[in-house]
Amino acid sequence: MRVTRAQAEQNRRTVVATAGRLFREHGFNGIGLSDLMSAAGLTHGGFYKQFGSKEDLQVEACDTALAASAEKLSKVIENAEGDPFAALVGQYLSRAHRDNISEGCAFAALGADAGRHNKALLRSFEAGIKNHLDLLQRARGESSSSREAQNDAVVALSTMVGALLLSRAVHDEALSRQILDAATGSLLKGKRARRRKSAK
Amino acid sequence: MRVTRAQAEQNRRTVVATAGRLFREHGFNGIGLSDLMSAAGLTHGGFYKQFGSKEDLQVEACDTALAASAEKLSKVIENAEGDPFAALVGQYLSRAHRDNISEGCAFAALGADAGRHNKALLRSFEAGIKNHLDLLQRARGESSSSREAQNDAVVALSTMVGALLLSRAVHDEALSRQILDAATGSLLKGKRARRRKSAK
DNA sequence: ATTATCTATAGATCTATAGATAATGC
DNA sequence: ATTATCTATAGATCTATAGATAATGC
Repeated sequence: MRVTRAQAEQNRRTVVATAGRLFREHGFNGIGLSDLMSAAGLTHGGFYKQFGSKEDLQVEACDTALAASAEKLSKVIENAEGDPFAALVGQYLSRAHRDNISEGCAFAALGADAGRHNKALLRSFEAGIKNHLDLLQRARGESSSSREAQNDAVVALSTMVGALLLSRAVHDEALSRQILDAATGSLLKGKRARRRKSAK
Repeated sequence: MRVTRAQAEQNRRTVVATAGRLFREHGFNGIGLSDLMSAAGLTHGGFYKQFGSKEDLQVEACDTALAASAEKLSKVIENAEGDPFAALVGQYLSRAHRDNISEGCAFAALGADAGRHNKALLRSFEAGIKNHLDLLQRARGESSSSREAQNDAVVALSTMVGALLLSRAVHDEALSRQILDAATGSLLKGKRARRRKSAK
């Protein structure tokens, strides 16, 4: 029954990753520890040897999920052939992302729950938000983090999260796509306008 | 124990209104029928004489909450002294709204759960979204519902919902306000720009 | 007689814990 | 000897139902 320490650490990471997916898919209260541990290939009895409580796992799962999102977007920026910001927005507001809630943005999937649980969860989301705002500013090539640049990043993140959430909250596929596309258009148009402005 | 039919109907409405508040505050799975009925001043035994299931109540509570939100925003538009759109955005992205999740926008509070339950809930949210999009176009004084005007409304709603959600997902009050204010500024600036454009 | 609400409870599920087991790691 | 995981279970809570009760409405 006992496994090597390396395997135990791997199992722990699997539980955190599985929790990240299942929490995003079903909500924190929509999945029980028993089902969650089963999905990770373990039984629920061993849970409390690795985690203090379900809430602790929620925090750790969000930390990991948000770090993974930032990492993914970072790579999109690095590998972008043209405009990195356009590449980032295009990936975030894609149908693939909309249809993959379990591995998608935790703000859109669990953001409303951030304030409903403990303060540690709020801290995790806050750190994730700050990290994503930095990422957006980098994507826009703004090294100087002026107040205006910060505000632009805040607006971009708000529009992205809101559009993704709304695109998932409708049954009408045409409307869902309109939401994704209109938000994309607005974000890219806004950028072009600012570019022209600063080019003067 | 039995009450008049009028009282029974009133009790039913109280349950739906209480559910709307408690679902927004705790999430659909964060509050049980027993506590919910208690909060409405009843016992949980009578629940199934009035509702088919908890999911049915979720749908009815969202229908009612979204209709109430639209009604409230409609009045903000009507009573606006200056720009109706600015008044609407100002109310939506206010600290009062941020701090009053239980009576606030259901998209920001429960939108992520719309796709997690039954299709009736998705239909309720979709109808609410379409209704709110019409409202935003009216606030902007756009009687012709061109594709561009629709897209503008979609972007405005996305930014508003995303900013409200994110403003609630941070502990840092300064950042929370920056999110609300930056989104407000962007939405009002966008409108002024379009006005100048169409005035040409 | 009907019915809105109540008390009580069934059966499932949830978080958390206790103690057994079997393989690791000293 | 230690410990990662397992089986089993406690106690709370959840949705849903059954049957009693008491007031309405015919």
